[in-house]
Amino acid sequence: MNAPREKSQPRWTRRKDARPEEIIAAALELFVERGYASTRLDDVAARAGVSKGTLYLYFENKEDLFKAVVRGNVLPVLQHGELLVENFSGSSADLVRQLVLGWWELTGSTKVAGIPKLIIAEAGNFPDLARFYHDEVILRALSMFRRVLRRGVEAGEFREVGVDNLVHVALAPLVMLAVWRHSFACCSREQPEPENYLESYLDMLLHSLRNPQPTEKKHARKKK
Amino acid sequence: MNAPREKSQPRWTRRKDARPEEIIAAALELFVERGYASTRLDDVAARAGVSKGTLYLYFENKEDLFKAVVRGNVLPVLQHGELLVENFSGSSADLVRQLVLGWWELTGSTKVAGIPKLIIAEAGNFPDLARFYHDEVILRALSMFRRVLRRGVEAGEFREVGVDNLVHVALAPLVMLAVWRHSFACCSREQPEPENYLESYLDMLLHSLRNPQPTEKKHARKKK
Amino acid sequence: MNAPREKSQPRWTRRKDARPEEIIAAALELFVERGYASTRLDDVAARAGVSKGTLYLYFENKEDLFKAVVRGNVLPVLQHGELLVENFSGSSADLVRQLVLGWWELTGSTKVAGIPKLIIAEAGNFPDLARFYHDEVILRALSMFRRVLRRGVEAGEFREVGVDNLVHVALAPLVMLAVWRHSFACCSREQPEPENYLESYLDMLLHSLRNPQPTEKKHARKKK
Amino acid sequence: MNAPREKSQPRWTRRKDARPEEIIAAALELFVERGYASTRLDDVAARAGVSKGTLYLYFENKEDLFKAVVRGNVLPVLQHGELLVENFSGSSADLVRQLVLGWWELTGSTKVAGIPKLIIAEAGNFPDLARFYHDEVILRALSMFRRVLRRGVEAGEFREVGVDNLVHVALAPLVMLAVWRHSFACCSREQPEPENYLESYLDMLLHSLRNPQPTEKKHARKKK
DNA sequence: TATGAATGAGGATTCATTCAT
DNA sequence: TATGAATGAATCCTCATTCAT
Repeated sequence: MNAPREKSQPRWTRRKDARPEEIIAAALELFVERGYASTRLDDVAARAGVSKGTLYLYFENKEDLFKAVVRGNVLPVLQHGELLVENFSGSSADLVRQLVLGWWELTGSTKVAGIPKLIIAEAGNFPDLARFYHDEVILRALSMFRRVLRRGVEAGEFREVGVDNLVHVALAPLVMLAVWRHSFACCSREQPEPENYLESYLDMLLHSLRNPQPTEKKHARKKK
Repeated sequence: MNAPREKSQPRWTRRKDARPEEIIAAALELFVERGYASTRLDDVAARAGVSKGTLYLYFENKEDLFKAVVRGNVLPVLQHGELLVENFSGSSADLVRQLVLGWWELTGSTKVAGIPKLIIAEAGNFPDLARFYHDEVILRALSMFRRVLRRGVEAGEFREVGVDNLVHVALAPLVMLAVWRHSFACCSREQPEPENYLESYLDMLLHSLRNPQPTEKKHARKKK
Repeated sequence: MNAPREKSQPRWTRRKDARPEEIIAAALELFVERGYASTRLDDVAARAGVSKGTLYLYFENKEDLFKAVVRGNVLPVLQHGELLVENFSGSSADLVRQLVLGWWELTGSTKVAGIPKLIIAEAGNFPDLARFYHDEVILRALSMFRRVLRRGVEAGEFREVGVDNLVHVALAPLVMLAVWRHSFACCSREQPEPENYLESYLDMLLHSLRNPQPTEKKHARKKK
Repeated sequence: MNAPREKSQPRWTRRKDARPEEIIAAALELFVERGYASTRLDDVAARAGVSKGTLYLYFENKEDLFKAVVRGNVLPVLQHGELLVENFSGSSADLVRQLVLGWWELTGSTKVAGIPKLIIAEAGNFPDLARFYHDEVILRALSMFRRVLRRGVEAGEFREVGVDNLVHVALAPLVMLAVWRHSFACCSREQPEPENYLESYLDMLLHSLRNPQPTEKKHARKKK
């Protein structure tokens, strides 16, 4: 599949720019599969196709690599969502749907979806990473979702709910879906397919939000 | 041969049968706080007030102790719920409420609530433990909750929903609550109090289940 | 030579009290032979007849062991000298002679004599150890020697000399003797035997101290 | 392809012949500061302003560089002394004085004075270097000093002493002065200034050598 | 000639497990 | 049964050395 190497393939080639990403990718896979402590740097190096020492050219130590894995794989997902929220002009229910389904489409099949599991498992051991994740990911995600819910409420599309508390509840099933895939994936045959799970989730959430008297409030009818 | 014991040895002196329980209790705390790999048996022994060697009198090895911790702290919770479901005679909404609030009251402030976090983190490394937990805890919990939802639907109290998929979604926020407390507890000041979270959760769930035409009678149509 | 072991000799025996000393002795030998960095803890353990892990039962790490080696082998030598000075009643020249020859007899054939070499080599890398050695060994030795010289001067046995500066000079050849033995021992065939070296040293020192007009009486003039 | 160089590139640009010298100078500093093992070639390269690979263009390996450092910084000092001895026409006491003070003036403030410390520390690990240093430096220095002492004795200026043994003793304080500066420099505030130390040294040495009956022997009165 | 990315052997350290007491 | 000293395999990390560029 690769371009065929020259006859005398060198022991190694220099690819300074590519290496960090490759290492992070390899580390992500292994951290997600085995957890932080059970992941040997030897294995990370092997999977990245480099030697053990090379890791230390780009990362100070195991912890530093771990943090790089988290930091490097976490923001893109959010940005995608925030962009969508910013520019969406349909109904809020549709926005929720697209947000949720798009998120899963983007990361569901990826190891990136295993990061929440990692964070949950290691938050206690890496307090500053926990704080980073909490502030830069969780709070932002909550904030984004909160805005979406408010949008629906203000438009009279959703009933009046305590948005601040609800967002936590509403996001939980999504996090769990990601977590689940990377812990019980093996032995859960009973688990519904993610698509069904998400459908059920959206059904539940939107039902619970539906305004029984959708008196058009405000001027906020950005109907498509 | 031994030094003669005091004549009136207190009846409640540490019975030798209590040892395993004490060890398990100590191990539970540490596993939940630090995770499996970061927990040293030295520390478990110290917290249990025994010597390191003693652990091996009761447990084959660290993994065995880990499994004992999980197995020993997981069934009581379920049984409580199942008993409640079996004997409840009020409305299904009330049953849901009591189930959820009772569960949290029972375990919320306990380290037991940290077990899901542990399982999530280590499922990949201990497949048989994962299977045990999945079969004996998750499936039973799902089954129990499913029965409750069916009860409501059949009574016409809840609308017709795809119960089999919904239970997964419906349980997720509860698991997340338990998980959260033992990972981001430290740095989340924004997190709502569990009571508010659960209230919001019940509000959402029950709203989404409410039957808009609750005229139907009991023992009614199990429509496909 | 040892007591014959039982037929089935145990893999190890427990000798908590003896171990630290044995380890320090083994470490002293190797540190002196090879220097700090070139000494592998594996080798220390092997020479002490214990396993690698055992070292860490008694010492925090390599540096800690190093410091223990220095601290544990340094004070006895001084104490011996100080005791002698305190109680000596002969001429000051004889005191100097006994001090010097006794010191060498005590430590000359020992690895302890290699400690100055170690300290000299590693002072820069272990500043706190250097300070300890400086304060607790060097300053005390200087102080002791200074007292001896003053004793001779005040008795009119030695000429008036700038004692404070002289002690440094006077001790140097002794330190060098110890250092030499553990660096150029191998290749120096030309080196005089320690006995001859010390004889020459004493001859030089005492000659240079001899008072040309030794008529003065005791408890005499502390001329400025 | 490169940016065009300035038209008049300075003639005294770093000649390639200078490279080894610069590397040796950088290595000398670091070896003296930290010792052989604790000196990283990375740091040597950095201080020399070259890349790590460049070291290997000029030196086979770390050991080779170490030897070059020693060999390259050791002979000049001797030669200066030998020249002085050869041509000196004053009294032997003056010769001793000039030799000693000149030596310190020449190297005292230099890292070169740290080489004895290095050799002492590493002699055991580099036997051939030790032999080289012993034969080419120590023996030569002893020989030179021995000639000076003989000169004084033969001239009747110094008393009859066992010169062969004395030289070792007599050189020791000088070596120690050099060694000291590069180990306890930091924490020795009590240490006398080198000038005072040397004055005291010369006072002691020359006092001990003074001939009480300076019967002019031989024809050897090269008085100034 | 010069560079510095890549290598990998080597060593310090940890900790689950064993076993003499 | 209980102890905790002793073990040694496992793993992180360093740094001298190599080599593609």
